[in-house]
Amino acid sequence: MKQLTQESCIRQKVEIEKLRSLQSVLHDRSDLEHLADLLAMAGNGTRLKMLFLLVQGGELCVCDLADVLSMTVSAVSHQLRKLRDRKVIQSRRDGPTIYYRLAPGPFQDLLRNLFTIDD
Amino acid sequence: MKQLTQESCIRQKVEIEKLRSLQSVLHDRSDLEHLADLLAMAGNGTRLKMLFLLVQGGELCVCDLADVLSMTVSAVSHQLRKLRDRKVIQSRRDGPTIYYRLAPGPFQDLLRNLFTIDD
DNA sequence: CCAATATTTGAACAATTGCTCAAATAAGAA
DNA sequence: TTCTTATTTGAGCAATTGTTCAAATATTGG
Repeated sequence: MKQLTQESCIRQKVEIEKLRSLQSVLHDRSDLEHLADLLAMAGNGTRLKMLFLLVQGGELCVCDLADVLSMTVSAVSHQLRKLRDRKVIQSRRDGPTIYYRLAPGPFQDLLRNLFTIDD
Repeated sequence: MKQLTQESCIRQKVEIEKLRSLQSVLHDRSDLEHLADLLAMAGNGTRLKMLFLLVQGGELCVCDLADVLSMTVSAVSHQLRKLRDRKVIQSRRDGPTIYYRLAPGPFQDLLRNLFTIDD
């Protein structure tokens, strides 16, 4: 693992030890990048609204979302793809229509909390 | 409030009512944009690591973060500014050194949960 | 005052993002 | 099969983002 090489400011020996320790725990959390990627999905107005609508509406098709959000079907579909790729949502086909819903899991729970407990 | 004008697909009357209702609850949640903006702060690898380090380290100065993350002091400072602007973090000056810490509030709680309960 | 340290700032730039538009794909009905 | 509806896809493009670099600011000590 990468050592503390830079010395951006002057420090006491004790503090350097603390930083080494921090660097170690950070290194053990390689999942943080993935977590950030997931959070970024909710960190966009359009997508957060989509997720909110899926929480409220249960199951919605692309054109439902497009109409409620006053957006292009294409724009919505592009965003749905990102959510689908990261398994944040799931889909079900009914004839020509594809219904989207939140995928079960910890991220869904987080979203529900966000929307109910409020910021 | 904006009515459901677009008709991106063919629907039953009942479904249209459901969508109008959804549009109404969405309209009542104008805070979603702000929430998305906050989540976007955590939705970036560098910033999420910074926040993680502040959770673990308590109080850290710019150069601490820069060294642990192996980043430029300037790059770290730019990111800290975004977090500061949104009141996600607070600062305290000690001589020439400025120490940063998480700001108390629901977002801090969310972060702590994220880091402990995991993905 | 001047010099050193810690941090911020603004311009610049490449990389990424979110949307539009047109074309492609998929399914059902005639 | 062809036509219509629902959705996806890829190229293109403007807007935003994250970083670097150099200069500015702030604080302390001599």
